[in-house]
Amino acid sequence: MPPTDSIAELQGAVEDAAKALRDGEPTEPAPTLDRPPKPDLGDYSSNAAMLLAGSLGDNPRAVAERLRGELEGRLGGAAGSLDRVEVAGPGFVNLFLSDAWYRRALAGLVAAGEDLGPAPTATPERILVEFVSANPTGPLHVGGGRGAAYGDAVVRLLSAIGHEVEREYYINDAGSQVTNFAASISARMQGEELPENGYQGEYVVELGKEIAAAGIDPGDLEAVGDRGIELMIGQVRATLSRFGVEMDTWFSERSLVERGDVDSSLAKLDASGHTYRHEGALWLRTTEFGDDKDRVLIRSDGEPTYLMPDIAYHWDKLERGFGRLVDVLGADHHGYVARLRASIEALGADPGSFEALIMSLVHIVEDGQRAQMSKRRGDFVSLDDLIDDIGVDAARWFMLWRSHETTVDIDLALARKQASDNPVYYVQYAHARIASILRKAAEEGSEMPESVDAVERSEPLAVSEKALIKRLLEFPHEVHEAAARRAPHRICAYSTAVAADFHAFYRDCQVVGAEGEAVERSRLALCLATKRTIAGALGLLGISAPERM
RNA sequence: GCCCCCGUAGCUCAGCUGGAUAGAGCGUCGGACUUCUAAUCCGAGGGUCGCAGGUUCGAAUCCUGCCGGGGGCGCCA
Repeated sequence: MPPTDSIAELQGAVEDAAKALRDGEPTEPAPTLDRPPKPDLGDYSSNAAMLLAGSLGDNPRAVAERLRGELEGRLGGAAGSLDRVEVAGPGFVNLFLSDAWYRRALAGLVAAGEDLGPAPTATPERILVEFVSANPTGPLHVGGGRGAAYGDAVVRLLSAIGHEVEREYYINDAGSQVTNFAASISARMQGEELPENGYQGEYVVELGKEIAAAGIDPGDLEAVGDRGIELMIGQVRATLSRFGVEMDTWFSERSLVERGDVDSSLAKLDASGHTYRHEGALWLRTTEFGDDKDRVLIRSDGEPTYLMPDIAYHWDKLERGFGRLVDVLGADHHGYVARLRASIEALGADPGSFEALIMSLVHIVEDGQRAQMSKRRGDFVSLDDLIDDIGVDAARWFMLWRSHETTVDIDLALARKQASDNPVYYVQYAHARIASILRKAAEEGSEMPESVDAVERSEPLAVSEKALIKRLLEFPHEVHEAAARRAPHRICAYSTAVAADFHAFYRDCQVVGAEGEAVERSRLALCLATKRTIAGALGLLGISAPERM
């Protein structure tokens, strides 16, 4: 029995009960099945009566009373799921479930094995998530790291609900910043002054040494630039790999230009009639598609703007068969979204297939001061430094535990000093604690309950056992919501809640050596299901679930 | 001026496709280790959900206006 069936049984009963009151017509919107704010208000509660009151022309509490009768018939009696139904507040229908229901739910959880996530979506899509895509002119900094952690988690979430998802990094290896980068390296190699707006970081000096050692002439700017980009991409790749992020594709902007894709996209736009010449430049009439002003595609000096290859790039993504394009962009690029979407529409594609997720800033705080993060000035905190400092798990957690649209501060001193109070350790500790219990059980000769019989245990369940079972049952829904809303931070919150419920259960309930063999077996089963859920949740975040701490 | 994000406990933030007495972590204060990991747990204190209207059985949540903070508004990328 899949773990969600216990919830589906209740949801179905509520919907059927509501339908019965409306001569078989379903309620729109569907009634909720929520966790009430306080435990003494029952295990689950529904707003069905409030939704129905209007169309039935009756007051919500009276409707709730009728629903109560329907629900008792469906879930009570022989079904044995129900202790009682209460009507409370403005007309909430509160379900108080029997121990039998909880035992069945637990049996379902354990029987599901590792597969505790949501059922695959009925409408799977091929999705390309482009993220990080930092200019290859310097090491990855913490802002890029947040994009990496977020984009990677979004991919994991979308995959978890059954989409076919790929990770891609767009390498800006064409255009003026590459020229500037080459000039900066070259200047360092020759001990000259950096060009105006040159890249000032110490890493540029290091790159220069490496490039010189490879026998490249500092005067050959093209060769210097090529090698510099290559070395930087190698570094970025290594950093991401260390961070647990593996891209499926590294897509070169230059390759687009060389293949002629930029020219063909331009021709396509021209043919569509959405372009025009003005003051020597070629413009795209993006205002026809919701942008606030038209945009230049080709400057009056004949050079394409940044937008042009990007249009070609997104067109290429669509041509590769992706039905949905997700771009994870830095906050400084959000003004760019409207014109890109407009451009995609101008090409005749569905603008709804393009989705931009805007990342807010991440600040590294040290000694109460925010570190600067300008690549040009070179005084930024690199992702590597952060990982060295607080580790991959903590770094990923702190980048993910807040909504991506909220600025995040990571106080290094605090993260170092309070490592033991860190929320990520709190969750990991619960996992390790369970592992320890299971080891202990094995030592005592207890068998791992890969399945439990729902009727085996006659002893009542403790309040904290029920709370934990109920929490585990929420997992599929939480994953689904987090994926749909592109909100991995919900998984952080959920993991914390699972850990808290587990710790409470641990406090109240002896597992190994519990009174009664059936009790011990069911509690071991609950530990197993909890361990799998925590590992699954952390896995969605790219965070490890240790066996020992 | 226009666009985007934010404004919720002392601090950092969840909750925002409407539900009951608004939550968590940190910090403060007070308790709990002869028991499967005390990296834990229990308790206390802490709130005009920026302000004002509106929508309705019901608003932190939706709508309008205003105030405050951040970011973006280039023939740069």
